[in-house]
Amino acid sequence: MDVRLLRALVAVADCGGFGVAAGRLSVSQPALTKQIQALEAEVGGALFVRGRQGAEPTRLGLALLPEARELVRRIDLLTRRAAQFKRGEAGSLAVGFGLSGIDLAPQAVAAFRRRFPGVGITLEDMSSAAQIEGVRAGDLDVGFVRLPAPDDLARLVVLTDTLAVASPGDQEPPPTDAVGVAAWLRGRPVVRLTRAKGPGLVRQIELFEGEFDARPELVQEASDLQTVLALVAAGVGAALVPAGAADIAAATVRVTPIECDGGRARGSDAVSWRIGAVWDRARATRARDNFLTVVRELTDRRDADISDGGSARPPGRAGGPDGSSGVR
Amino acid sequence: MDVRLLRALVAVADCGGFGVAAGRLSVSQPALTKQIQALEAEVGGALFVRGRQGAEPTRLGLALLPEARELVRRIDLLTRRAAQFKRGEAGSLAVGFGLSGIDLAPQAVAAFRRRFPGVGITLEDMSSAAQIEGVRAGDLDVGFVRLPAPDDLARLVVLTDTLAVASPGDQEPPPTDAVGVAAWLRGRPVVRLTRAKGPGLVRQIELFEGEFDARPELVQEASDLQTVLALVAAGVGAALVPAGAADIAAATVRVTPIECDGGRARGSDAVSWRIGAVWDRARATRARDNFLTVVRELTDRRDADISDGGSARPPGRAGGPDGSSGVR
DNA sequence: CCGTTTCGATAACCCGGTGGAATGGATCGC
DNA sequence: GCGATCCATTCCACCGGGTTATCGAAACGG
Repeated sequence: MDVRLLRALVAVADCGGFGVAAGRLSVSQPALTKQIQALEAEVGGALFVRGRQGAEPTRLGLALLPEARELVRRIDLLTRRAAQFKRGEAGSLAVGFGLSGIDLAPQAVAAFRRRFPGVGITLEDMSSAAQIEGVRAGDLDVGFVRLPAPDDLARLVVLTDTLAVASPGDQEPPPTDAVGVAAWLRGRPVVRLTRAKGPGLVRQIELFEGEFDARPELVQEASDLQTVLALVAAGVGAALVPAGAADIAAATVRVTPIECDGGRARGSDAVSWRIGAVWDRARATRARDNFLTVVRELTDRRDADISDGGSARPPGRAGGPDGSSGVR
Repeated sequence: MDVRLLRALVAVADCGGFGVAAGRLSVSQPALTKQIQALEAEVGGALFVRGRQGAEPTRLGLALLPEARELVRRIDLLTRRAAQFKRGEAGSLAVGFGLSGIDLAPQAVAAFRRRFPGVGITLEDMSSAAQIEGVRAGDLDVGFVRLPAPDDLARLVVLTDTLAVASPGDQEPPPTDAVGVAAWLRGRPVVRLTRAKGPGLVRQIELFEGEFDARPELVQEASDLQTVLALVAAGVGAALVPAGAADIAAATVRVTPIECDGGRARGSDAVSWRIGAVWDRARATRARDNFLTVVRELTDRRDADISDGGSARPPGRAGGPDGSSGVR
């Protein structure tokens, strides 16, 4: 039982004759004759009565037609779907993000969904290490991780993230330069993410604190960034968070990015770090390529916006010219 | 999009590896590899991750699997159905019958349905001429008609039908010999089928009346045999009907076959005629062959019964040794 | 009544796809 | 480190299917 034969059956039935049907199928008439004959041999009876005016289906042919049509329809559907997969317009995409991609990943996903509504996309919150693991295992198509990433994964630098001070909005704002922030923090109660949840961020904070000799008093740990910010809002203490946290912070929390001066200042590595999208180049997927294109456009557009703002600062999300995203 | 590739997808997914899947599909492993590669080229992405322990589907593969399974299942179903068609175990059969097959056709259909429950069978009541037309046009697979039939149709003599007298059961029974019946009918009120409905039967009746000089008084015509018998029951008059009408007559109607003595008596052509199953040998159908086989067995069995009864009379339905089906 | 036309069927041929055997290459277990 | 066990690659032979050319039959039209 070959689908080609079913197509022949449907075509001849629809066109009412072998000649036109052959044209519709883009084959020669003898070929079509042979196809119908083959099908007739398979069912053991005539499918059409060949008359002067073309051919019309016998009862046997009529009995097979509905199922044949249905099958052909489904095959065509699946073929189209395969083509969509190939063009990246269908399928599924698993994107990981963590504290690093906390504001960009959802934007990218939203933009991607608008452009490719056929692709089911899942967004998973996980640490950079877990994302790299996931990308390697094939569970994730793309991850947004703190760079550097392992060399075996392809990467695209998406933005430069910086540390920021989260402090209650009703208090005096902290300084914006690294040295000032360190001094401001010294002895001050702070809240922090657990190392288990954000190993990269914790390491970054420790790096900053070591480099600038800030020695805050750690009064509370929390297992996610939202909670950290909530604790800050509650006045438990300040916190060092990624600047992107401004997007998810309550209005009563001030998020003040620390100036890093484009990485030229002393210890700027301790203040800012680069975030990249990573993926396994061995697992090529058009849907993923499309997603990466969207991400690229998104970062390019943002960079252009920043340039339009007149500031010469390098790509990064760190707010407007005043360097502070302030209280929202 | 080829079903063969979908089969490969399903097989590899089910077997968890190329080697065993190739065995299940009865192809070599390289062939299967190429099939999967072809499918992967079509969807533009890997369908399986080939590991040390066989292969397991990627998300893309998993996305395609359900539809692939469904399609393969339907194809197999249709293939099996085609095989059933070929064996005559599925399909549809249109059987025509008229006054001639009034008792045999339903029996044959019932027996056939028992043997081949997969075949949808339709039984249509129509005149011999209409049946021959239908068989020629392909609307009917088999017809039960009064012989002779046109030479271009195949035929199988099924039984010999005879004229019978239908008379009210509460009256004196008519004679059973042709001459006696003719005398009995002379001047007697009779009911008859319209010529339009049963042209063959009417011709037969006229032949009988002419041959034996019966000149009954036609008091009423009716458009079907049931009505004729009902009118007889109501005492409107007698009627000449096929002997098979005994099977459909009410208990208050006596149906007395006219003796024909195996066709040796004078004018036996006027009393009895042969009924045959006819079909178009150009339209071969296994279902029809099966039906004809059932019909043949049925007639053989009935003939054997009659022989067992000790009578040497030729094949025919005409009752037992007493030659009368009498009042039921 | 005979050509003409228009169907589908048949015959002969040819190409490309498809499968098979042998081999290679990678990875894991002992 | 060697063998075992997967899958991938290569090469080749075959056949299934398509095409072109032609035929046969049936319905017109002149």
